[in-house]
Amino acid sequence: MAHTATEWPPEETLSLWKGEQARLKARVVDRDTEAWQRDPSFSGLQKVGGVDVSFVKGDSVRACASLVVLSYPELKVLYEDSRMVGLKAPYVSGFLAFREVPFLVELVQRLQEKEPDLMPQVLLVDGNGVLHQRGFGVACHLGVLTELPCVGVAKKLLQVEGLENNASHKEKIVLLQAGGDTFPLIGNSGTVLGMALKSHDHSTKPLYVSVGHRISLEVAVRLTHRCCRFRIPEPIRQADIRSREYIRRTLGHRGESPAQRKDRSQKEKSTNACPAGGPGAPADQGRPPECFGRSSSTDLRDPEPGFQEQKDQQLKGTRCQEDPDLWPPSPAWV
DNA sequence: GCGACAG
DNA sequence: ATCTTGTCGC
Repeated sequence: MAHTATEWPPEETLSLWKGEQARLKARVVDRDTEAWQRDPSFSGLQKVGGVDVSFVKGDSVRACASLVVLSYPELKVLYEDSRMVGLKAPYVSGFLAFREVPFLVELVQRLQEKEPDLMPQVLLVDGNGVLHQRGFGVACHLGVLTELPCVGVAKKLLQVEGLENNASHKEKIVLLQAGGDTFPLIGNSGTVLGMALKSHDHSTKPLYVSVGHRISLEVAVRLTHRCCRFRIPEPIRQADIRSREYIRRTLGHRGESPAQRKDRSQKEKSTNACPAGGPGAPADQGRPPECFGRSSSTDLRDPEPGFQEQKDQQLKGTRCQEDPDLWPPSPAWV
C-alpha cells in the first residue's frame, strides 16, 4: 500500500491524528521558560532558527525541507540544511504537522549531531501554534517533539473559533499603523489565540503569530517583529528561499517545466544535476525519529537588498552584498 | 449544493 | 504550497 500523499485520509486516520494531537497537546508550555525571554532586549538570545518546506510543482511526493539558524540580532545565516524528502501525507487543513513535521524533526536531529553548538534557542515555524482547530498547530507539534521554544507564524488567518477574515477583521488591519502594531485574535471562548502583527511599517497584510511551545504570546510577537527585515521574518524567509532554490537548482527542469528550461542553459555553470538522499525518512511521527540518511547540503548564500515590500520582495539575481563568511556556495553533498 | 481550506 | 511578467520605487 503506497501512501501517495495525494489521497484524502480515511476518517480512521484523521481520528488517529486527532488523538495524537490531543495527547501531545498536554505537553505544550505556553509561557516563557528561558532567561532571554524575560529580558527587554532579549540579551542572551544569539541564535534563532527557521524552518520551511517547499514543494515540487507537478510532484505530490518530492519536497525540500530546510532548517536555517540565524544570528541575533544581526540576522545573518550561520547554518543551513536543505534536504529532499519524500512526502507521505497529504495536506489537510488542521493536520499540517503530519505532512511536514517528521522532516523538520529530522533536520533538528541532524543539527544536534553535526553542530550542536548552533542549536537555535527558538524556532520560527511557518504555520500556526495554538491558533488551531484543536489548539495544536504545527508550531506546537514541532515544539513538543523537539522541546525547543517555538513560535507559529502564519501568513493567512486560519478561520477557527469564530475568527474570520471578514470586514470587521479587515477594518482592524487597516488600523494597524506602524510595524510592531498588533491586535488580538480572540476566539469564541474569549481566549486570546494569537495576534495579528504588522511586521514592518509598510506591510499591508499582517502576520498571524501564536504560541508554539515554551514562549509567551507577548514575547513571541515581539521576537517575530524583531526578526523582520521584510514582511516574513528572516529565519522563515531564508528557509523558504533556500528550500525553493535547492529545488530549482537540482530538479528545476526535468520535473516538467514548460517555459523555464529555456534560460537553464545560460544560467547554469556551477549547479548540479541530481541531489542525494531522496525520500529519506522512515515512516513515523509522534516520536523523535531516528535518522540515518547521509549528509546532504550545508552551504550558504546571500540575502538581498534592504528595502521594498509589496508582496514580500523579489528574489531575482539582483545584487549580492554582505555575507563575507559562508561565501563560496560549495556543492556540499559530496 | 456552496463555501472554506495554516502550508 | 505552486504558476506567472511586468512594473513601480528606493
